[in-house]
Amino acid sequence: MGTTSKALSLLRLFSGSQPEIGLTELSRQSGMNKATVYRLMSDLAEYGFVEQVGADRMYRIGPGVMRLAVLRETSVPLRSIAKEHVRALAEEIGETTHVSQVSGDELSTLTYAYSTKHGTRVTMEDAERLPFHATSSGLSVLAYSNAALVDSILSKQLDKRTPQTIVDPQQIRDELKRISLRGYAESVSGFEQDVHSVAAPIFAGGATVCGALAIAAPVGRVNGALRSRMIAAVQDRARMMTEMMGGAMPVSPDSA
Amino acid sequence: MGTTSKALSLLRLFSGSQPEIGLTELSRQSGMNKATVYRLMSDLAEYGFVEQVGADRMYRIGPGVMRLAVLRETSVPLRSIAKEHVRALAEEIGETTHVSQVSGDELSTLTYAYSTKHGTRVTMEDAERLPFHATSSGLSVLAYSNAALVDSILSKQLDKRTPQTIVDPQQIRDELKRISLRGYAESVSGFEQDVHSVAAPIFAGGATVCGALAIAAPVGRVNGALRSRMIAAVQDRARMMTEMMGGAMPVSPDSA
DNA sequence: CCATATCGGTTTATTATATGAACCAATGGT
DNA sequence: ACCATTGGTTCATATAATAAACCGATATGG
Repeated sequence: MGTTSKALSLLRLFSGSQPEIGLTELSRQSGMNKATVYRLMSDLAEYGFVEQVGADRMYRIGPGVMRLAVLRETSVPLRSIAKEHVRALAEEIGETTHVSQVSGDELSTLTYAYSTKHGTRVTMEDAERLPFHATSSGLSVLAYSNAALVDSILSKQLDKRTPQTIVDPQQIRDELKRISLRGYAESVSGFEQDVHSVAAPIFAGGATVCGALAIAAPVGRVNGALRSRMIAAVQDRARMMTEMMGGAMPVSPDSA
Repeated sequence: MGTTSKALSLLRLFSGSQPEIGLTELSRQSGMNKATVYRLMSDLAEYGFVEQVGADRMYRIGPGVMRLAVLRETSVPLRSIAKEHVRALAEEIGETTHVSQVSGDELSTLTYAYSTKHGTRVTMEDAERLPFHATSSGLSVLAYSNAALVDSILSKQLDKRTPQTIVDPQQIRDELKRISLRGYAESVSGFEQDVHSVAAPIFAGGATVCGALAIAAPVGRVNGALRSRMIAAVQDRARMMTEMMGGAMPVSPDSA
């Protein structure tokens, strides 16, 4: 593994539930030597990718990434487009909505919105990494991804998040076929217990999937009528977002 | 120079005016060997920090930075706070406003807003790097930065952007004193010809400067009355932003 | 239409750089 | 007062980065 990869992999350890990490902890979680981690983090800090904060010198993501993020958004404004639609869709349906983004073999939450219509709702975590096989977002993305990514994801051991999570590769492949035919994915308690979600893919230039739009509701609230509305709305909105991204649905939907 | 630093320095080459760069061009601009750049960019691409696009395989900032940016914003929501205030302030004053952010020894534009009140206005570039010595934002930040940063910035050769740009280190140090006493910085045609700007610092936790709020107007429009309003408003808003950031003005304003 | 320049990418011997065990000093809990 | 843990540092060793030359493809221009 190259030195650069090691440095970048350290950034992967930061998450919404773990936004600040100490040197020793980074060393532990990465499996790298403490001295190595120290030097790599120093390099990252020099460029503003991380910063040290507080008396205990914990590391957290630094201001430098914001400049790059602004730059990214000017060429690929997925997040700003997502923010609008996610808000409107949450109000329209009265349930939690979110947009996630593909980055290599990772899928992470970009933005989300809650509805105040009900007292209970599905809650989200910032910048959470979503498993492809266990979420409707992940499945909808996979259904329109190239074979290399699908193989890569399905060749690893798939985490059985709940008793309902489908972990059999062949079963998932069959499901991907169905998803690409009907245009949306669905997951009932596959990721979190009692969460029913539907999702549709979003495409960017060159007809490549760049993410997914999803609606997530408590299982008990999803009756036939709501389910129909969710499916129609999520597909409609995703189509609008694709348009705004200057993207297009691939002509041959499967394995683009 | 370490390998990690080399990789990260490549990301610095991307900017609003140069959002996509080819392999050879990266090699040229960085002064590094083409093979080295290739490997480094491959590493960066693997982690989603850059991606290759189009038939000519140009590189641009990738989706991976967005996840980190979302994470950063949850702990330090400078950009989301800035967006609100920048909008309101632009309407209140009727001129262009922007917030920039400190990252190490760099200052870059985070967000900005235009006013439609006048036909002419100061225009901004996304994620632009601002020189500390030639902008009101930079000076206001420097006035509240630690001596190490000030020395580091002023020890380099200062670019004379316009005939009005002040490049004498001692003259700048004197100005920084004045700025920290009165609480705002001012620049008339120091960065761009015909641009008159005022700026005030924004502080985060621990009374450290994290950026600056600025108003920029065409020189000809800034009469005594407007200037007074700009100065009062920019300080007032910056104070509000500091509060929302959970920050505070340092007790001893100079060289914190 | 051929010659040439430039592009992204690859190879391989050489060399510079990253590594990690051991070691500090400081802090905090028992 | 002690032990455990923290962030940080050192330096001989070993591994990983480097750069010149090369390749095939595409574009340019006389």
